[in-house]
Amino acid sequence: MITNMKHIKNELEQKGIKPTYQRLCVMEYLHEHLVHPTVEMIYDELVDRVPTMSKTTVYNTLKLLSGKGVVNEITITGTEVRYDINCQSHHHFLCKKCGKIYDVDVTCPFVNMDHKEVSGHEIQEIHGYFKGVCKGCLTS
Amino acid sequence: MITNMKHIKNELEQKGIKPTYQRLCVMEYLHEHLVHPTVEMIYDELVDRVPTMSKTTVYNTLKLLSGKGVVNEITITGTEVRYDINCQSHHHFLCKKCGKIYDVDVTCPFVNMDHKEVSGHEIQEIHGYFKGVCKGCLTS
DNA sequence: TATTAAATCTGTAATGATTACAAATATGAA
DNA sequence: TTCATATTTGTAATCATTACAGATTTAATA
Repeated sequence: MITNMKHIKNELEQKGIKPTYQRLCVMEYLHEHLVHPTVEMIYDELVDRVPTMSKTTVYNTLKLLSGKGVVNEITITGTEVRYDINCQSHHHFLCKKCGKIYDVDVTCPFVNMDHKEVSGHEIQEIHGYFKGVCKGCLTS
Repeated sequence: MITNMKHIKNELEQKGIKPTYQRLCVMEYLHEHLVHPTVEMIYDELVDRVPTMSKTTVYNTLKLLSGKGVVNEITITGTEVRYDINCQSHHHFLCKKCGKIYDVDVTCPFVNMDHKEVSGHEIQEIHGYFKGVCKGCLTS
């Protein structure tokens, strides 16, 4: 595992975020679980390691991190927010059968485009995703 | 207004959906309000015209319609689902300040691409959207 | 080290969107 | 008309998220 606590601590400090233990734990979890987890998933595992962990803290931390651009909120499913620490522009695939979200490596021109506006609106984030049936569900 | 009840009735019948009065009302509302309304917005106006209208019926109808591909669910905000009857492939822009969702006419290559799979996953829907600050909020 | 203010964390209660469910109503065929 | 089925309705439950206030930790300062 490349990402250790030291790295993560630096990562947060560079973004002007005080690296508390709880925040480091959430960050570490996200680095180790790139499957776009829910708050529930994050909390469930962290509370085992850190029994004092509160779900509200997970919510607060994720809101802080996404506000600072350290993590991305994925709102594909419509029922709950998923989180992704991979902040390089990339797209997602949501399987309608199993609910898994995959990273998809499709390069779309406007992801890397220079003009940061469309129809006069200032673009800050670009999102793209597919829905369908994933490889695994197709063959089973 | 081009879309009248007759047209909508045909539209539903062609898709194999029984054109009940409530369903026609929801469809008519969506045709007349292309601002990507919430269930709340739809219900609030319909219940004025049709006092017996139930919010559950609005939910049921929208679920039926989106299942049949007649309307699109927009899950950009993460807090509530918005509905769009414009089923031509197009993208959206969500303003982080005012919350409005705009249609955006950006043609992205993979929207019209032929191959209906990516990494072995079968693609059924393609979604793209931007987040930022809209024209109106920029100037005010 | 002691003091103190500010930031963070925690647990519980509230909110709000959505769904489950069962009774009421409408529809359509026999 | 009768009966089965589909649809609608209202209420209650669920589930993710937020509000909030008290407890704890942190960091600076004397």
